[in-house]
Amino acid sequence: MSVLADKQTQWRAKVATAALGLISREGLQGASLRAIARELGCTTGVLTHYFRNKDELLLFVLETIMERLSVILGQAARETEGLARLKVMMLAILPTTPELVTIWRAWLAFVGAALGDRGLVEEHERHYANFKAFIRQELAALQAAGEIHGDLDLDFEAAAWIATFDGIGVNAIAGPQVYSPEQLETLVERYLKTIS
Amino acid sequence: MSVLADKQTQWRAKVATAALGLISREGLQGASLRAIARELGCTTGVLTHYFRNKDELLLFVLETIMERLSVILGQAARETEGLARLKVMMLAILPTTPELVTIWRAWLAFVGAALGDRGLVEEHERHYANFKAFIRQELAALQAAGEIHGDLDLDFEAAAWIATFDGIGVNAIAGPQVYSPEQLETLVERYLKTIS
DNA sequence: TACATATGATAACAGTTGTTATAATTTATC
DNA sequence: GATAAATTATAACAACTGTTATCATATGTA
Repeated sequence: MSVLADKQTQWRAKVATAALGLISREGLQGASLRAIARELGCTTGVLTHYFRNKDELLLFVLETIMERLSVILGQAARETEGLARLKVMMLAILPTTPELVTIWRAWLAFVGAALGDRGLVEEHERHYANFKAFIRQELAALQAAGEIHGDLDLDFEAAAWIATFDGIGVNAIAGPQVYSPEQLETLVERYLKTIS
Repeated sequence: MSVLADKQTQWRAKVATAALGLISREGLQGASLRAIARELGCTTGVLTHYFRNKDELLLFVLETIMERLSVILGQAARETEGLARLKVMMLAILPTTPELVTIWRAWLAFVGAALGDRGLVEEHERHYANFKAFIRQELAALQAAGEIHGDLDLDFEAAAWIATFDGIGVNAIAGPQVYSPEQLETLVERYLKTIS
């Protein structure tokens, strides 16, 4: 028994990081087991030893991504209160830093590949449901405090928040469009005005 | 010489349709040449005869998709005038019909795969530039007519239109979220209010 | 030290891929 | 109807994939 985290846990995290970088740069197409091992500086023996198969490895990468986003989102939520919190949260996880760009690019690869992969679809829907529930909870608090309209359909509004968020994020990543920090803030603030 | 369109043109269109359906259902992963040929009821000989290689075939599918969207967009634009035209155009190409759902799903697969494919990236950027220029032109006309604010940065606004549009579309496709026609209209109208 | 287990590397396997060449068949042209 | 050309089918090729088994080495334990 080790004192700190398992060697297994550490290795799995290192593998996920290497795979994440590779997927972000070259897409899921380029993320073969041999390529991931090369990126990691090891052989495929490591990958097969710490993961059942490739599907489990990829799902673990997706899990890692979403967990990281969740942490960043939680930190941002702790910084502010009220209506401003919705704004800060959205700005916090838009692709404005190298790490977030990497995560968004990989996420886009997963979403695109999910079309033909039932496992990815289920995982995607699970994360979406969590995300939506979190936003919905925020909206409910704001509604109780009278900071947003009282007659809003919160299920719809939570979905609309994510749609707005996805639109900005995907375009900032996939399109040649570059948004300045001020422009991103403008887009988020416009959204907030529509519900307050 | 044939009187109507070349046999080659017709075949290429048929191939693109079959590939589009397959990609929409099973993703780009499932769209091997042999699978496309099976979907088409032919052998791979047809594919290799009318296309240089698979890359050219896929780019042609993407081209077909974007051209179809362009046609639908143009029809919608002809129906109305002024500010309402922006709304009608967006609603016209959101994934509200089976054909548009198919197109959106395939488009999402292409965007996700573009990460590791320089050819797809270039094609994607080209279509994005065309799309943005079209929207920008619409916005300029509205601005000249005084229907939207005069101090808007039209480059930014055209990108924002696409971002809003992509966000709604991607969520309507990739997420488990289902939007009613009324909800879609609400989202689009909210956007319009932010610039008028 | 001796043994056992965990770890990591290597190699072979069957399956699939895009490409290419060749064969069979149809279609057009004289 | 004979000949040439275009079209469609078939097959073989090398490259790559994930999986699995086997090997060597390191690590820990008694």
